[in-house]
Amino acid sequence: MEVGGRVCDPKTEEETTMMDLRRGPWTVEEDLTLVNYIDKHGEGRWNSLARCAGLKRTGKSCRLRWLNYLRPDVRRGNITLEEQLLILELHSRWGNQWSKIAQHLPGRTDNEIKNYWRTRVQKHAKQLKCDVNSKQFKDTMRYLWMPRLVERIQAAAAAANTSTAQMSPPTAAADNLSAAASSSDSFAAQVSPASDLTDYYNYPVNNNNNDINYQNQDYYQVNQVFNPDSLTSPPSGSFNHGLEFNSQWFDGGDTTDNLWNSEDIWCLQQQFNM
DNA sequence: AAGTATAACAACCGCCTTTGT
DNA sequence: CACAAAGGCGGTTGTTATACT
Repeated sequence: MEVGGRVCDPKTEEETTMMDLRRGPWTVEEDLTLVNYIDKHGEGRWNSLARCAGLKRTGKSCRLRWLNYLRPDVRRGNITLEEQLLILELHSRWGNQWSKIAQHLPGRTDNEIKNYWRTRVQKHAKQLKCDVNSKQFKDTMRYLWMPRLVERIQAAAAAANTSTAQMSPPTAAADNLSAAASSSDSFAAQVSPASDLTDYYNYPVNNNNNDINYQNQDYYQVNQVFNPDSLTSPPSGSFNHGLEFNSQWFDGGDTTDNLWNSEDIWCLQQQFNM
């Protein structure tokens, strides 16, 4: 029997179901078996692949393991600022179409993006005590979170430019950008040149936040609506008007979450309590 | 140091669509 | 055209690592 160029011993469906199928975490041996088999015969036809490779797994399980973990081009590690921005932007456009979103983040899987959304974005919605799909939260993302990400990417790019002069290899600049994006070491290992996204959004690198002239219509609006200078200071003692904030929300947590300050919170309170 | 809570990630499940017969 | 199998996708759950008390 030939399966996508493969020749293997046919097994009936009954025989397959009779065989005890393994479930749960994959072992190193299973990974090696799958990788070696795909290396020799290519991917696809997952059910027969699983059978022919001698893996006691469903075709679906093999496919998932390969696509989400074993593929050589799969990119692992922290989601960078640029990737976060792109995820937020694309999700606002397409919703939970994870695979579609993943197509725009090379090396990232739909599963990874989906997990990011659930663990990070929905966490923030929970902290704000609002639904992640609510207009309020979407506005918060669009008008506060995303601009903050842009600012941070710009700041990182500027820092990278400054130090690039002292770094000879081109790759060092990209590495430095990610390191500069945060004092945390977590970014250093995962590098995505900011220029990729600056091109995508076509915004100028400028440290003056108020001068950002976004070509993207959404970000133009962001700048109009959420110009930090337009925010008035929160009245003293006005912090618990219906919204409870974890201190990590603005004081701590990892660098990717640390995009908020008291003014943001006050502003959000005003918006959400309307 | 131990116990608990939370975050992050990997994997499975069910449904829908596509493809082959 | 109808049916079955396979593939793909989004939702959900389980496990492990890490942080916190």
